[in-house]
Amino acid sequence: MPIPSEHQRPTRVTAKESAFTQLQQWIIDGTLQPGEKLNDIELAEALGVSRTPIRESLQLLEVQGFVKMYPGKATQVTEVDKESINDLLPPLAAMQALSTELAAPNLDENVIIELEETNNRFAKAVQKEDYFTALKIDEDFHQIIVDQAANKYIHSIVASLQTHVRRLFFHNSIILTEKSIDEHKDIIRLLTEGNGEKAASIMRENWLRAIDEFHSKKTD
Amino acid sequence: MPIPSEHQRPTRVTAKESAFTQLQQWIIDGTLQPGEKLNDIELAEALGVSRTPIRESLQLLEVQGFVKMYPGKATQVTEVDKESINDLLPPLAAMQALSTELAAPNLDENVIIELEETNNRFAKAVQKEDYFTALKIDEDFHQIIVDQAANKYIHSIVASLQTHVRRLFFHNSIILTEKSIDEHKDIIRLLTEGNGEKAASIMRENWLRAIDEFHSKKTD
DNA sequence: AACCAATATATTGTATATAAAAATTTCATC
DNA sequence: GATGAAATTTTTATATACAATATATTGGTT
Repeated sequence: MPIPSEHQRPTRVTAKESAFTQLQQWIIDGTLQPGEKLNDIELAEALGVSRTPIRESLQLLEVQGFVKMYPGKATQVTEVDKESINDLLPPLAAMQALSTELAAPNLDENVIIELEETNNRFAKAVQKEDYFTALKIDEDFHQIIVDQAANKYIHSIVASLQTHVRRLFFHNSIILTEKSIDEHKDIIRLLTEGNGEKAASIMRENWLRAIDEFHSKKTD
Repeated sequence: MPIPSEHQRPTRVTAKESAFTQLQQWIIDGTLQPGEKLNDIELAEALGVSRTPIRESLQLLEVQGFVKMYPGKATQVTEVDKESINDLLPPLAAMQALSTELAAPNLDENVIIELEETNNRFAKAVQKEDYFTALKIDEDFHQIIVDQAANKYIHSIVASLQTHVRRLFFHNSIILTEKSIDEHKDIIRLLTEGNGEKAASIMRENWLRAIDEFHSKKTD
């Protein structure tokens, strides 16, 4: 009998986990507004759980920088400072560039194909001006490269920074331009040629350019 | 009346905070061994608090990668893989290099003096072969630069990676060589001259070199 | 003796109760 | 009416009680 390979742990989803995911989503998409005061009991009732998993989630969200807890006083959603993009993107660009360098030696044919397919889907979304979908696909594209770098520290840093980028997107409409499509193509080509250094350089530019575009589009 | 400028919140130290700090320290210094199974109740008794702050601390430690929780099963201290230095230092080097670049334009006289003094203390510790103190002072040196970069995302990323470096130090005796002293001097000089790019480059090398030194010294 | 099932035990996750602190309101005094 | 102190309310932090799940143990059957 071929044992069905579902031995990826069927770990039950805990109340804490689902509460965390939901609260994070609410903060990212603005359901929970910046500055809003968070009340344990209200949230617990809203999610149908007790205060314990709520409080545990809030503590994790504090580490991520989505809420700030003033012990004994209050817990509130952090502000969304548009200018934080200036602080957010340089480290993210550095991590993505490093990922590209590390990924370069390990890339096999299938990954290249996956990158190309993802970039095609990205191009379609941008052309349709479906920027929300485009952002998600763009994340996928970069995630493939980060995964290839096979470095758990980078992985977790990028994941954390990405959630903040996503929040800024929801609040201020980050725009992904057609230029990204070509840059992605360049990166794929350079990776295929084994030129990790140059690919990393384009990758960095790809991210840092978003800072300027974000500022030039003050049209909320 | 000049109000005494102690309006930095006198926030009371919560049980959770002290438990977290203590547990982290125990994991870093090896009191809690890699792979060791952690029991809520035991830890609670040992620290004289209830399970709640212990569990909250463990969850934060999981985010940091010091423990792994298997919901419903067990919580254990993560392993210390010597080879993880290969994964740990490249992103840390990248963040430190970026910090150097960002700090360069903002440096005033006092900070330069502080860097020089810190490096002098570092040199003394290395020469005395007091490597534990040297590591701490080395952290101070780099922290000054990270602080000058004034970027909260970088700040928190570096803080997190540094704790893992410290753990590796305790478990495998990372050695800081005399070469670091000179590199620090170079960095200070280049920063004084306003050459942030070159300073960042030396900074990166300073960190990446530690990988080789770590490997060459297999003598536990 | 080996294996399996059923029970017991231990350990975790969640809910609730209690304690401590801060914010707010009330009331008295100037 | 304004100010300040005391008391009340609200909210947070911690402890404990309860429930659910996994592990260990026991005992029976082959």
